[in-house]
Amino acid sequence: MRRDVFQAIADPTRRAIIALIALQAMTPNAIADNFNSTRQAVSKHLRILTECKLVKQEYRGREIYYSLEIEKMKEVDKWLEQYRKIWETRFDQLDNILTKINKQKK
Amino acid sequence: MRRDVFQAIADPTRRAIIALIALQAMTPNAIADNFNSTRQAVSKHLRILTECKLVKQEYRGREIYYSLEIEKMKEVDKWLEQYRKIWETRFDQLDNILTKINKQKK
DNA sequence: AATTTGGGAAACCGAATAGTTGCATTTATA
DNA sequence: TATAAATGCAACTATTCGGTTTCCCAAATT
Repeated sequence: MRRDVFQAIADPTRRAIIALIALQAMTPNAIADNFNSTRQAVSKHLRILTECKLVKQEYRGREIYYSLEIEKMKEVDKWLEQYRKIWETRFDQLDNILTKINKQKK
Repeated sequence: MRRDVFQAIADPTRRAIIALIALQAMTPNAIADNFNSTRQAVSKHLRILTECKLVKQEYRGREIYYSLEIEKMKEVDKWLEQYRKIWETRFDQLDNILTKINKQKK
């Protein structure tokens, strides 16, 4: 089964879960309270997030606290890096053109 | 049908297509040459990428040149922004701790 | 000890996904 | 003008996905 960060963040519910637990660790029940779907559905999402290492668990008694594994998010950032280079270059080019136009006006 | 950037980049083939056409515009046939699947399969991916505005088309005779709509990629960057803040903060905190330790040594 | 609570796992279901083959359409070429 | 090439679209298929319901187990509470 393919299980990478990109597939994990494709689902809007999972992105919402990520946003929730980014601030503080939460139990599945607490997370599920924020959604209309069942706890089991949330549990499934958590499993997917755990499998691709986007989330880590901390056992405390019978409760499990889930929190974001921020390091894994950098993978998306790393992938984006190559495209960021492109749009920055293009912005620079546009900037150069605008500078030239301004100089001509003066 | 849900059709956003996150769903678009979830598929590895689509990410490969994006990487290909980021450098220069390409026709479906030329793109398909780089994959094992059929031209039609690639065409479907291109349709999805077009629908979510990640890709733009340029008609030239009977050929269609596809190229990356780099602006749309910024949406992912924007989403990532909030998490970048988190990992930069954590890095700063770690940095502060290391600085303190170094000062204590001296 | 009996009951409640927190959470995972399995079985099932409908919809979406990614691929295929086949066909239609438009443009270029012989 | 007949044919080849470039492409999109539709129908079909197997698999995955996201959700539900049901059930089980371990930890807490009474």
